[in-house]
Order: sequence, then C-alpha cells, then structure tokens
Amino acid sequence: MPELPEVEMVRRHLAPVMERRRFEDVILRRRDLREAFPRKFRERLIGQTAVSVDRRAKYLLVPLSSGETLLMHLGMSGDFRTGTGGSLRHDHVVFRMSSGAIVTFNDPRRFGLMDLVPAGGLATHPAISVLGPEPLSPDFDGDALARACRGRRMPLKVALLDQRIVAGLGNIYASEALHVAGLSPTRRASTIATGSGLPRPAAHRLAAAIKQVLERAIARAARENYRASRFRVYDREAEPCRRARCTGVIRRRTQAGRSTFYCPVCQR
DNA sequence: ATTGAGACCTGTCGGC
DNA sequence: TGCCGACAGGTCTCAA
Repeated sequence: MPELPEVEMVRRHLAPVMERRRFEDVILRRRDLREAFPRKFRERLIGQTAVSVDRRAKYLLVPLSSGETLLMHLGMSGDFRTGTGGSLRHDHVVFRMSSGAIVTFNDPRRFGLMDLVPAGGLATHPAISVLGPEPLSPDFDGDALARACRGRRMPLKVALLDQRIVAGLGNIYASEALHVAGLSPTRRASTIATGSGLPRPAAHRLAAAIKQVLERAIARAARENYRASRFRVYDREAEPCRRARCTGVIRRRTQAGRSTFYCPVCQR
C-alpha cells in the first residue's frame, strides 16, 4: 500500500503513540524482512526514547535519545497498527511503548526494512544518501526536475519511479502525475529537460502535477481515514478518460516491468 | 554510466 | 472445486 502519501499517513498515525515514549519491549518474530535486522536490534532499542516520528520519501525515521535513528520502510505490503494486542499472520515486529501502546508491524511479502543507524550516519546511509529531492519541499520544482532528467534516455514514467530523480513517487502516483500534466509516459525523460538553456514548460507542469497529486492524496486520506480509490488513470484500463472534454480511453502498458496507465489522447 | 530483466515473497483474482 | 498463471502500491543486483 505504500507510496509517499500512505507513508505520511502511517507517520501521522504513529507519531502520537510513539513520540517522547520509551521502547519498553521489542519483539522480533523473525530474524529478517528484506534484510536481516541489525545485530542487537532489540537490545539497542529497548530503554530508548523516540524523539519524533519523521518521514523522508517512503522511509519512516525515528530519531532516538541516543542519537541513533530507527529507519523503517514498508516495502510493498507493510503496515503498522496500534492498540490491538492480538497477533495476526505476518506480524513480524512488535514495539511496546511506555505509554502502554502496542505498535505492530505486519508485512506479508516481507519487502519491508528496519535498520538502526548510528548517530550522524543518516546522510551516508545507503538507502537515504541516494534519494533525490523531497517532492513536497520547496527545493523541488520544475528547474530541479529538469536538471535531474537531463540526458536521461529512459521513459518519463520510469524516471518518475527512480528515487534518485524525485523521492517518494511509486507506480500509482507516477501514472497519476503524468496524466495531470498531460505528458506521455513513453516520452524520453530528457525531452522535458532543458533543451537550449531554459527549462521547458513541461518540467514545470510535471513538478506542479507531482505536488498536487501527492498533496491531494494526503488530504483525502486524512479526511476520509480510509484509502482513496478513485484515480484518474491507475487501474482504469478501458475506462473513459476523466479529463474534461477528452474522448480518450485509458490504456495500460508495461514499462520496466510495471503497469503504466495513461490516456493516449490527452497525454503527449 | 545507464538501462532493463530478474530476483525477493505472499496473497488474490480470473480463467479453464 | 481446484489448479495455474498473472499480477500487486518497492527496491536491489546483475548483466548488457
């Protein structure tokens, strides 16, 4: 379930039950997820206080009282729930906080990740150091996007999935943003970048579309408290394009092994 | 250096 | 009903 908006919702869910609370117990039901847990994970965590619950792209970051950081990624199927004591299939990690709250990580496919990063080591952590700009931050704009796409021969959709170009989009919102911007997913990424000096309007449109799509997804989820299911193009193959006055029909194709949904009429 | 294919793992869904 | 393949919101590694 997790692209940037979903991870942000998880962050907001965890913050009130974890912030300024101590880890009283940590239960690992397996020795690995995508990777092995770091050595002494449990011992190093117990007794520490969570300073805050932050997010960088699709990563959750929990700075600890020691200066270390608990780094977590939800992978494809990871999720957290709080409060319920019960144990379900695929519950892999349980945190018992000093508030009494039970925080459980459930992840059927186990593509998730947990790591404990030494003080000062975040910026050089292999998962974090390679990340491109945070799409909702002011330093991500058309210019930054154009720069990142310069010389890239890969399809635009594939570029949006590359976390080094912009960090936080996944397969759904990459398709959605391209539809908002009216750009074809198959264009070479370089074609939105600066051709002869000035960044092209397409880069600015796309950067704005990315922000809009992510912000609306977060706002919607916060409002409705269950996941929004109405997308513009994602999972709508053969259905009519939702753009006003567009007569197109949504198509699906595979790019870099992932499904892309787009309108061949209004995305150029 | 960049790009694409395959790998990782489990669950669900549609077709026969 | 059961079996089988295709597919799923992510990322890593490897080889061209």
